[in-house]
Amino acid sequence: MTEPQSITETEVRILKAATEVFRARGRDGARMQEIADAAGINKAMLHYYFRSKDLLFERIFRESATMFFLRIREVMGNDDNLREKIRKLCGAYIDMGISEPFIPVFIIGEINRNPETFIRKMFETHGIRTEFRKFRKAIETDIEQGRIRPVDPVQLLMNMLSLCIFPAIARPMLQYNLAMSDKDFRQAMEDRKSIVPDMIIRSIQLP
Amino acid sequence: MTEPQSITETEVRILKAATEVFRARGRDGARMQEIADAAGINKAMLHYYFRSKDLLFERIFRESATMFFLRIREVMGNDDNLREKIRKLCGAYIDMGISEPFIPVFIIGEINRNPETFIRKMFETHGIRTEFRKFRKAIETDIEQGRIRPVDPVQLLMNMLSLCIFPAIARPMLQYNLAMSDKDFRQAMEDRKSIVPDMIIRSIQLP
DNA sequence: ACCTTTGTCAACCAATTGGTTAATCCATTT
DNA sequence: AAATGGATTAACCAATTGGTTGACAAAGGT
Repeated sequence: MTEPQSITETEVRILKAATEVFRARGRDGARMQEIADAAGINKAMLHYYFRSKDLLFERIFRESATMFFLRIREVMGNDDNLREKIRKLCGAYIDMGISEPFIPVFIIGEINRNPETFIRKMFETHGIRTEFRKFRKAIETDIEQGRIRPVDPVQLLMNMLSLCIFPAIARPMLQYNLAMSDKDFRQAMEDRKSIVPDMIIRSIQLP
Repeated sequence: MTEPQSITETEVRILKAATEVFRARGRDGARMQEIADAAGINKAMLHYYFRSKDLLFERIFRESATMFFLRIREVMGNDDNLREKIRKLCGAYIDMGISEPFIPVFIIGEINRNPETFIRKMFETHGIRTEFRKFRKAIETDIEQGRIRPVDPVQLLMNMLSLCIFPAIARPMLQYNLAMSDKDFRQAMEDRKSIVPDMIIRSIQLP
């Protein structure tokens, strides 16, 4: 039962700066001095408020993961039908890829460098598994009632996440190899907001 | 015209160890001492053969990128029809995600932390753009001849790469949140080798 | 007015890290 | 066998980096 304990202005500035630096440089690439500079305060303050680099990183990662998964909970919260849920989920993740691409890059990047236990600890707090299970259940129900084709729910979820998130994290590679300008890429992402859900829905449509 | 210049056994051991360590820890997380230990040689040898950490990293990244993109060239090389090309490309990338998942994780991870110029330099040497352009051309030809629906080639390529590569780099997240065992995941990837091309082909099939 | 607490900083410290050096080993050449 | 030159190593170095300390200022509390 830790109290809310009002956050000081300095604390906010540190968190903001740390988010920026960690997302841009990664856990190992980030420097405490750079975070302090970005926050406009002395390096000792970082330790005063957050004790160590590891703890500060953990905090930032946790908050980023929350933002990353928040979308799922929002979409799963209301009781749209499956098709509507799919459209909303795709829209939410593609939008994130456009407006805050650093979040998925950061999460996916760090996940692959940290030990299993760390990852587990991070995800456990979010109850994301429950959310995934709900979505799965919704798919299974629609299958049982013959509203969609009998597809594997896990594969369907993988397809959705892949199509929505990958372009954002592979952007530099895609943009260069497909010779796209920033504007081109942005437009392509906009287009995907209808292309992706259409494709997903077509893949589960009854013949 | 650099000569082949026979590579010594030590050089090979260094490259092997460096590949392992850089892929596992990333550019910043990797330690020269760890690479030397993994190669079973003195740290000074690393500098003797490769001068600096940056140069060694560049070498490893370049080789990894070559492996990553080699598949495209192989598939584009022969003159299968579009459908066959799609099946082969998907198979190749999903296989890579199964047997050498560190490659895509490494490439995608580092791409997002390094300056544009560095990336450009890396990709330029591969002539990958040409390969992409070929694939694009093949799609456009099929569209003109009315064999497939008039889809956006860029979107089609993005879809393929997303569906094939994303699961491999998001594996820890997917596996945990979807409560899959290692065996489950492996099986799911096997299944995708037919699911993904089917889905792609259905998305371009004439009505 | 005086003491305590909290926040802030410049200077400092110990450990790590990429990189160097000078000596040594060893195979080949002369 | 002496000389040569590349390969290899232990020891070393300078810079960086996460973290600490002690002084000090501001703000209440008494």
